[in-house]
Amino acid sequence: MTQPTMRQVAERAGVSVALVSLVMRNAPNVSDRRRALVLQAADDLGYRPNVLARNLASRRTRTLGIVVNDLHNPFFAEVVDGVQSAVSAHGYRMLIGTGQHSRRGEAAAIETFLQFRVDGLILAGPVVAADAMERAARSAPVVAIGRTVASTMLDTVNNDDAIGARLAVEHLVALGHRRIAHIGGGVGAGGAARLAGYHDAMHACGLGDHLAVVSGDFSEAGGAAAAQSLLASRQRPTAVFAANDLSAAGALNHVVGAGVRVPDDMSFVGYDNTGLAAMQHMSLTSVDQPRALLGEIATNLLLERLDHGRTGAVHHVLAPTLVVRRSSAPPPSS
Amino acid sequence: MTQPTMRQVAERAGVSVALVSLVMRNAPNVSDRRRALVLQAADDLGYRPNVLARNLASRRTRTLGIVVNDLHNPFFAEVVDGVQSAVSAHGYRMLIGTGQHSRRGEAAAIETFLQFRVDGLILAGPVVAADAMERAARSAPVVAIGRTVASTMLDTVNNDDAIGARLAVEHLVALGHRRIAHIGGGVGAGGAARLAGYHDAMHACGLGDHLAVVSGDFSEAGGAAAAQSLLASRQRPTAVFAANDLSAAGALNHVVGAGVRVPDDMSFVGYDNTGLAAMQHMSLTSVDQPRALLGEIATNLLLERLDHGRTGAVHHVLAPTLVVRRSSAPPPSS
DNA sequence: GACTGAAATTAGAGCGCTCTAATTTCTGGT
DNA sequence: ACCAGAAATTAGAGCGCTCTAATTTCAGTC
Repeated sequence: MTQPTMRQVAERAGVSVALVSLVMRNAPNVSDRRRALVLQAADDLGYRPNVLARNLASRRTRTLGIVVNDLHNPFFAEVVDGVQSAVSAHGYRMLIGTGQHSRRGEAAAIETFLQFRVDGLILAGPVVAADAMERAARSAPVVAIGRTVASTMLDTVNNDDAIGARLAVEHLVALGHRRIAHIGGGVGAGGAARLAGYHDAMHACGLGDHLAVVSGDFSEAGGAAAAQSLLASRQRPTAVFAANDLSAAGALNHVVGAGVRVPDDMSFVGYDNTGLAAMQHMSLTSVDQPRALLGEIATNLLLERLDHGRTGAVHHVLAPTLVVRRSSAPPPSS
Repeated sequence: MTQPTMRQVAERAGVSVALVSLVMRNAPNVSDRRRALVLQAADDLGYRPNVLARNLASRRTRTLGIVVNDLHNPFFAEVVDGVQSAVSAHGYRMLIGTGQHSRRGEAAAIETFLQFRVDGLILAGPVVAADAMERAARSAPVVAIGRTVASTMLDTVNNDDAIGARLAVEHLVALGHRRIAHIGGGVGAGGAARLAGYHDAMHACGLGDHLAVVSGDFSEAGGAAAAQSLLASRQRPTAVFAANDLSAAGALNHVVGAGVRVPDDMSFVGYDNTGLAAMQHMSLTSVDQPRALLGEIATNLLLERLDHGRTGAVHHVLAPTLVVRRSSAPPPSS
């Protein structure tokens, strides 16, 4: 189980350790003859460079860490796709960590990455406290996706949640809805902003009296629970705008299970426009954010700092759009 | 951006580096006074142990890597949940890598983990060649989930795909179906075994003349494409057994979009019983595998080797069950 | 053939930590 | 006060690699 080292490769090839190092790093100024010799020896021995030792000496891992809020949410899989492609286009690699919903778990994932001395860190939909993110940013460049952080230490990439929420509400209002409820996303990324956007949009539409918010947590189960309390309320809403697709799906599932017809009795709008929303059986109207693009931009922000020495903080905001599907329709003509 | 080291902590606490090391490793035989002193100094400095240097010296990272076939497939998220909980119960940590469907990508993810010298490796639904897995197993203990590998070098954890396929086919036959098509999973994990199971079960039911297989790749898109060719076939099947939920969902979506009623015109059975299948709007009959349990068992197999020095290979096989939902019903009475 | 500058190669000092062996400091008997 | 044995602490040698500076080799020129 013990791995061959450079020294053994060097001995076998009859050259110095330094030369092996040069070959392994693909450095110029190595003669073709020696290069071939070394590669052959390395291959014979099944040599594999030790990133740990390498980093210890060079202070670089050429690896980015991405901490994902919830592996069950397809939104993040699509963000990771974007990161992956951007990362490998630049000769870096990516490792994924997850905090399993909890702040503690997320902090642990961040800590693990920092201990592994990744070159940079992407936090996708973080729920961890803002100052924990800033602290991390002192050790390595950090980019947050989907969470606005008023910080000069780290970069952020976001969609404009206020616009997104307004698109959702205005769409439902245009269809004739007035009692539009919101299933919140909680403290984490986007949750607060979408809630605020919902508030503002409702007021702007003169529906300040019809505000109805139940809390959720961006999960399917949270959506289902929220739906339950919505169904139990005196004034049952005719439309629901959920903070993300996953909770919209959970809610939608729940009400359908309770005999409510969608969209005839109740309309639904989600957020993220994940593959989930696009499914025929779900066909969820949803606010679209460019998921892979978010990941790509985040990666490039990191690489700018890493490879080009940028230091000032950058905050990207992308405009969302609305994708209308079959889960939203005019309210029942009561 | 440069991190404090043990030496600085030691200086600040007025003790030796070795003592700091002992404190950091939570070793016994350190006086409370010194321990407090060191912890205080470490805290003041914001010291964070360097896993790389630590491993270089100790040859352990206390980290397991899990390579996941497809981040978009909820099946894997649930497996990861199981790994995560088992891992943290034993003081280890977990990092995730993904090969994005491709063999090359998967091999790269494995390589990254080995270069990082993780203590062990879990391959969830690997598509990579068996000998690549064996080669990896020479560097670190490896467990494969969802793929049978006749190897004495690595452990495997599986559900019994033959039984699973039989459950699916027999369920459909019992409902009265005869033209039961199969959407395959390709070369990767489980694909071949489920296909073989389908074959055998069909023959056992005397339906050897009704075999119909279209290839898929465990993805939604693959399922949709398969459904398309199924709809175009002369003898359209009345039931479809897909190699997993994701491709079942893709197929189901496609046929519904084409005006086919499910289950009235066509029944569907998936595999994995992921959250996807459970959704009301989908309500997919599916073969259940204990997803989180697979991850837990895999982790424990790794830890047995790591912490208790087991060496012989172990191959776990779990029995699947069938969960009947609304996507399957008797065929249309022609 | 001696000399030059460029190209190729190498010695060796670290990177931050662990671990063994050695040393120092405590105990509690006497 | 002295000593043995246990407990606490430390010096120092690596772990496998990179990187600077120094050395050797190689062409090409006169």
